Amino acid sequence: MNFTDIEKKWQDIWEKEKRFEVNNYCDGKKNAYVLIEFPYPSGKGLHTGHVRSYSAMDAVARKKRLEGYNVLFPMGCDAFGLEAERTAIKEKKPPQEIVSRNIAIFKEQLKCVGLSIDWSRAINTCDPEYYKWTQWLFLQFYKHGLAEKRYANVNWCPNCGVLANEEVEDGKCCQCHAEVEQKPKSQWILKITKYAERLNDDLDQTEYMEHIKLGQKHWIGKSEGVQVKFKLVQGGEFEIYTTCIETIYGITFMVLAPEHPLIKQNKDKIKNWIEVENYIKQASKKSEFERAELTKTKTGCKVEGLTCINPVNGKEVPIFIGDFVLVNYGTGAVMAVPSHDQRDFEYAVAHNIPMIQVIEGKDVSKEAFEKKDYLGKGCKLINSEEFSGLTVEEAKVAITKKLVDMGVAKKQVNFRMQDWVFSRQRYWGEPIPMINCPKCGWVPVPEKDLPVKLPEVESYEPTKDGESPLSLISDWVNVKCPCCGSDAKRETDTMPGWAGSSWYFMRYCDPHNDKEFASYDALKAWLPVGLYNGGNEHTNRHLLYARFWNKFLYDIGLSPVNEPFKSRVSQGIVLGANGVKMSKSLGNVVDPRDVIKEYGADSLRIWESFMGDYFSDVNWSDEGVKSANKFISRVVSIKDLLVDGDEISKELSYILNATIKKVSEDIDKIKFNTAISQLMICVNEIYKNKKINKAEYKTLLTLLNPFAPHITEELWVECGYGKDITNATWPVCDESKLIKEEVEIAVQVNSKIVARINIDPTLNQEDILTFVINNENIKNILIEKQIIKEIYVPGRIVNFIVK
RNA sequence: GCUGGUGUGGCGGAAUGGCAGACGCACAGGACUUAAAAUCCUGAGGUGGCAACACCGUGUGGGUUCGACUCCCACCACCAGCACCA
Repeated sequence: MNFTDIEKKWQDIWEKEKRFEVNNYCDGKKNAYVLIEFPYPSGKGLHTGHVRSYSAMDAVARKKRLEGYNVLFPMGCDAFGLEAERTAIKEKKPPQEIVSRNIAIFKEQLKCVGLSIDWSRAINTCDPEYYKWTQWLFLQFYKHGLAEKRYANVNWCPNCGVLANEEVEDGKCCQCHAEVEQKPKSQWILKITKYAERLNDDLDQTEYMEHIKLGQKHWIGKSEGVQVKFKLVQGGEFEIYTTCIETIYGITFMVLAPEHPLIKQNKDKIKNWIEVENYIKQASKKSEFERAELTKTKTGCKVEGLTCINPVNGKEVPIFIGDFVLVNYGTGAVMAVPSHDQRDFEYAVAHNIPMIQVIEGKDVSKEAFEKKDYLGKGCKLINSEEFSGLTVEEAKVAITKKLVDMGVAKKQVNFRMQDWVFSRQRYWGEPIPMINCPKCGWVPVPEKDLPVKLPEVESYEPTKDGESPLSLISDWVNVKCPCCGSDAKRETDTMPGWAGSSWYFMRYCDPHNDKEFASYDALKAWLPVGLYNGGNEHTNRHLLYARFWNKFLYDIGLSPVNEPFKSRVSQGIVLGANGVKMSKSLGNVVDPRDVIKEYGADSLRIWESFMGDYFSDVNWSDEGVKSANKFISRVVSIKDLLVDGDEISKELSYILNATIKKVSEDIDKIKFNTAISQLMICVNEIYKNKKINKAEYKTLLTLLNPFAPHITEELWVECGYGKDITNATWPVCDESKLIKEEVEIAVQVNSKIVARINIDPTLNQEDILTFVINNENIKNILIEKQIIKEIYVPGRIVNFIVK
């Protein structure tokens, strides 16, 4: 029988027997939840990169099962989103149809890999049975005051309407190339910033990979600083936020965001209002891209007629507006200290503003002496009245105290993260279940009326007026108010692509529940997810959103855990053979089905495990699959060396136990490449030994099963170990078999290798050193030399430092 | 610019501060074969040498250490992400 038949045979058996379907509780077994991000069913289909991470997590799941766990390893589809909508527009077919077509391809691709997925729990975010609960969850946010309508900017193309960020290229519409501007629009937002502190601090309760924690922290952007009130000479006041209060004596100007309310309020006092107004207009036209443009010079405009007083020394300071100050971060106003902030420095040079150095330690005539360079170095203040001479760290405390005592400042924690704009003016998303009544205002759709289903429409294209295509379906839009029965209108915005994926891992726990989004008991059985694997591109936002939803649900008593994921890892990207990302247009996409047809799923899986470090990017190579195929053939051919025996023999006990240890540890650490390498070493040793007994082969097959599930199960049955491999148990390493009677160590003199000799590693250090010194060779080398130090690294090296 | 990451043979890549290059690919030689493929065995970082061996080798330059791919400082190159964050 060839591998195609074998793999098909076992995949059919697994499906028929429902081998990988799990119950939430299984007597005598502990639960384990292994999760991998569900795919977005794009028209591209899956490529070998997906297979690498899926089969990696499959290996983890399979090993856990063999270790006796009740394992949940689910899969689904994240089906709402822009790409399906675009394809729908292009092909003039409903997105539902596009998505089902793509899902069918995905399923076929996934199935032939032989993953141990519980397909009975499969979910699909665009299924009304699923998004009913996404809508229900939105209503919970609303009812707890965490969802509200607020104005937020959208990318606005005069021809095409509202655009997603990715539809804007170089500040222009990617379709019609018109200039894109920012336009405020009333939208639903979720108040994720209410959770900023906990989303930051609770990372300590998780075991995410360090760079992922850092990514989260940077995105949340917690900073501790001081908020200070500045009085206008002309009457009124405003606040600034700073993390560098120690530089307050260095202030030579202030910069307000162009949109700052103070500017309009003082219109009559501003002498150059025309100039100011023009600047504000220009700033509002700037696209996201232009505002983020890095090389551009800092623009701004002096506000003539407005000045303020620096509260520490009573000095009068000029006021500017500049579009690099953002109205929605901090207080929308900053103090500018050109000597100690490079951005302020450049601004000061451009506008001919004086500078005052207040921290000594660097020449500030060419560039600023910034906090990253002066913090923690013991630098002292100058030009700062009574604070001169203090270190920066002392001054931070002292100046803050003075300002707080004066009643003009308070300590303030700020977050870079902003509230989550949750509205999209698009068709292909979950309708936001709200109704706008002229009498009652915004009223949630009663829970009994959920789901609010997407109506069928003729056209999916965004409208020219910036409203969702749903707004054109009048018999869908017009409803009676659930409160008062008056004529009212549905919200026509839909949710963003992130919505469905923010809680899908919970639905897997209880996927068919029609009373709740998931029962508390089911969630308690599985959460937190033990291992969560996903792409680097999702380690910031998706992970944050999912944590946010869970925390909210935890607070209202619907989730049993404060943190939903115990650990999070992200795999490297499998690049095409040419070293660039696989993409259809470059023609370097490898379809797993093609590889499987030629070499088999087991070979593909082994190769993808072996090709390199799981967390690093790797280039695809066809040659490599061949080598994996060869390795599998070698494992099969071992059958010819089989002899009787129920116990591990003396000849193979070292290598088998070493392999058990290495493979077990490496799977736990997701170091699959070295696990496979160890299995190869083991197989090589078996060939050298020229025989293997049944117990030994059984051990080898068990260790290989997570990586090559089909062939190992086939051999398992063929060798009479049982009717299938579910009766296998993961072997345990006998550490006592790893102790060797003799090992070769290197002997060094002054850290240079002079000899290699065999020693008994069980001896203590003293005996080993004596043994080495008394060796004839070593004696000759050391003759007439004075040993001043002896170093022994167990089992590796002896080093004599001599004079 | 900021953030995160990477840099080791011809190639993919291994190495709790302890014999750099495990394992594999490609390559060479041998066995089997009429022959080829497949398979099995053997070899190999570079330079020099018949050889024993010597010297040089983990992006560059310093440092710590008996000992550095590994730790510290400075720099260079490449990849990915980004929201000018006060």
